[in-house]
Amino acid sequence: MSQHSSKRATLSEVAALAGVSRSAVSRAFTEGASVSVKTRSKVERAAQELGYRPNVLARSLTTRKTGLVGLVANNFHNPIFLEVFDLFTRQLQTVGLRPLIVNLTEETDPQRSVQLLLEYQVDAVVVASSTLPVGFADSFSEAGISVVHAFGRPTNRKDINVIGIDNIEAGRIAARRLLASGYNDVGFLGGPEKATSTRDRLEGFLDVLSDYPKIKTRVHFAGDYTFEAGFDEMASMILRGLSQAYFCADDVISIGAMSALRRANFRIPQQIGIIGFNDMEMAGWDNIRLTTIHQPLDQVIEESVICLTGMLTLNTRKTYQKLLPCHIVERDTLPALS
Amino acid sequence: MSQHSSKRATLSEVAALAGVSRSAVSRAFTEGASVSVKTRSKVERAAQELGYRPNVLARSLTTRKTGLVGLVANNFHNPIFLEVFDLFTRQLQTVGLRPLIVNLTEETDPQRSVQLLLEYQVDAVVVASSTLPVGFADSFSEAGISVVHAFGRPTNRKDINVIGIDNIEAGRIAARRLLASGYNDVGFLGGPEKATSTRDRLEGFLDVLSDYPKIKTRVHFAGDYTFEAGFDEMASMILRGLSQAYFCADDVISIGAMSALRRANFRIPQQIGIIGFNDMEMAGWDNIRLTTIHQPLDQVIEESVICLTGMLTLNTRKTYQKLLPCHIVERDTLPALS
DNA sequence: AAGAGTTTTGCAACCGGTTGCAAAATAAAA
DNA sequence: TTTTATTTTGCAACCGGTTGCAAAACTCTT
Repeated sequence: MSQHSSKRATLSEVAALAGVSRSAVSRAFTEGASVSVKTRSKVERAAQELGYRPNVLARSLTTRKTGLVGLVANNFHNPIFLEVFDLFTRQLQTVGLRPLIVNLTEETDPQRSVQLLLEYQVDAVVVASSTLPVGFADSFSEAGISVVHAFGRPTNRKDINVIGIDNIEAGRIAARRLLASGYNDVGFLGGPEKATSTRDRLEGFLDVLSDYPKIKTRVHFAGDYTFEAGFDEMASMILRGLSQAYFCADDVISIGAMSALRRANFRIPQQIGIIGFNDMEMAGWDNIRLTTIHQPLDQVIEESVICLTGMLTLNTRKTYQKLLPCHIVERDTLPALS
Repeated sequence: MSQHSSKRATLSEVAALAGVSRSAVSRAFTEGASVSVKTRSKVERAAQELGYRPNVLARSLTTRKTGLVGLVANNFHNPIFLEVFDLFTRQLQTVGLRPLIVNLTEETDPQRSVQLLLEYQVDAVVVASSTLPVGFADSFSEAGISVVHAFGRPTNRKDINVIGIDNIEAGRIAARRLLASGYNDVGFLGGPEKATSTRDRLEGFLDVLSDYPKIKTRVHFAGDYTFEAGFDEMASMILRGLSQAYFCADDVISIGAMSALRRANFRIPQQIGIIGFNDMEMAGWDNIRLTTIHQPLDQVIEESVICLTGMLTLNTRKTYQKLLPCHIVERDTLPALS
C-alpha cells in the first residue's frame, strides 16, 4: 500500500525501512545491477510502502544522462507542426526521453536558449525547423551538445546530423507534374525568401524548367508560411496577371492563395492549377482536396529519433545526413492526368 | 573569451581559477546573495573564461525547485491545440519555467505519466485538456504535485486549480443566438459524448431551449473532435432528416459537417445555419468564415500561468477555480441579425 | 588605536542519488 | 569439510551544486 506523504521518500528512507544499505536500494532500481532476489524484493516492498520513486535528476548527476532532449522549434503557427509535435513527443517518450520544449520567438535570444538547454543538461537537442537562420543548429554543437536538425538542409559541418527531405528534388517533382499537365506558363509561390526550404524547392523547380525555355516561369514569395501571406500575395498577383498554374511551397499558403483565387471567381483547377507542399492533414479534407507534395513526416521524425538514440547509446559523435524523398498526392487542384 | 572544451566546467573549477571558495562562486550566481563586488567580478571573469554555466539540476537538489513544469495533453490533433501550445510555452518561458511535455496517447498509461513527472521533480503540472477522464488531474494532486487544470471543468476537490471557460454559459449563448435567428428546429452536434466540454455545452444549450418547448431540438454526437467525425455524423444526419441550424461543439467538427452539407448541395447559411466553437485561427480564413463561439485562449493560459507562479512563489497550496466567459464571433455561417 | 557593528568569506555538511573496491556471503569444486 | 571461485553487500567517495554558522575582514565610532 503506497503511502502519500507530502514529502517525497528518499533512497535512504527506503534503505532504512528495508534494512539494507543505500547502495542496495540504488542497485535494486538499476537495470542489470548486482542484487540478490532476496534484497531486491525487500527493497521493492519498502519502496512500495513509502511510495518511493528515484529522483532522476539526482541520478543524472553521476550518470551524466538526464533523459532530457531539447526540442526547439519556431513554427508554432503552421498546422503541419502539430503533427510534427505529436510524432516527436510520442517517439521520444517511447524511447524513454523527455522533450523539453523551446519555443523560439522573435523576442527570445537564440543564444540564451542554447545556454538554457545547457543548464538543464539535455542529452541532446533536436532542432525542428526549416526556417531558422542558417547555422543556428551549429551553436548547439559548438556548445558541446549533440544535435540533430530535423527538416534541415544538409551542411558541410560534419558535427551535425541532418534528417530532412529532399526539397530540391521535390521542386523538380512539382515542375515535372506541371509540365505533364501541359502548362506553358507556370509560377512558383514560395514562403519566406530566406527560408532554406523555400529556396531549395525553388531551385529544383527552376532546375527542371530551365530545360524548357519556351515555358514562361514566374517567381513570387509570400512573406510567411501563413494563410494571409498566401492570400495577399495571390491577390496582388491576380492584379498583375496570372500564370496557368502554381507550385506553392506550403499547403497553408496554397489554401490562402486558392481562397484569393476563388474570391476573384477563378475556378480551380479548370482555370488555375495549384500544387501545394506538405500534405498536412487538412489538405485531404473534403472541402479542400489539395493536390500536394507529401512530406514523409513520420519517417523524418522516426529517423531523427533513431539517430538521437544512436548517438546517446553509442555515445559516439559520429553524425550523418539523410534526405528522404517526397511524392505527389493527387487530389483535385490539378487536372487529372490521363 | 569563453573556451569551449568538451567537458563542461564546474563550480569548483571556476572557484579554483578565481582563487575563491566554492561558496563564493555559488553566491556570485545567486540573485541577492552576499558577495562583494570584488569577488563577484573575479568569479565572473573566471566563469567567462571557462564558459561556465551552473547546473540547474544539481542546484535543484538543494533548492527543491527545478523550474520544470509538466504540460500534459492529449489533443494533439485539433489545430486549436497548436495555439494552446504556442501560448503555454511562451508564457512559461517568460516566467522562467520549462515545459516538460507529456503526450497522453491511448498506449501510455496515465499512472505512469504521473510517476514520470514525479521522477523529474516537476515544480507543478498543468493539465491542458477537456477530454480527459474525469478525475485525471486528481492523481497528480494525490501524488503531491500542484496542479492546474486548464480548460477543465470545476470540481469540488479543493486541491486542484481549474482555469477554464464557462462551457455551460457558452451553450446558452449558442442557443440564444439560434433563437435570435428565428429557427424553430435546431440541433446540437457534440464531440465525444463523455467529454466534459461537450456535455457542458449541451447542458447550457438545452437549458435555454427547455424554455421553448415548441422548438424542436435534436442532439447528436460525433465520436471525436475531428473533421471526419463531423463529416460522417452530418452525412448520416442528412439521410435521417435535418434541423434548420446546428450548434457544433467544435470548429473542426463544424468544418467537417459543413463539408458534408455542401457535398449534399445544401447552402450555408441560407438553408442550414451553423455555429461552431473555439474560434480557431482557421475559422477566420476567407474560405471558411465560420460563425463561432470564441474561447479566450490567451486569457485562460495567462491566468493558468499566473496561478502556477502564484503557487510556486508563495509556495501555498491555496487553490482556486475560475471560468472565463466566451462570446460569439459573427461571420458567414449564420444569417446576419438585422 | 581600540572597540563595536556590519559584511564578506570559507568550512563543512547536506541534497539524493551512483559506483569502485574490498570484505562478506554464498555456491561450486576438490 | 576445506579450498576456491563467484556473487552480493556495504563503505566511502563522488556528482555539482547550496547554505547555516562562525571566523575573518572590513567599516565606522569614539
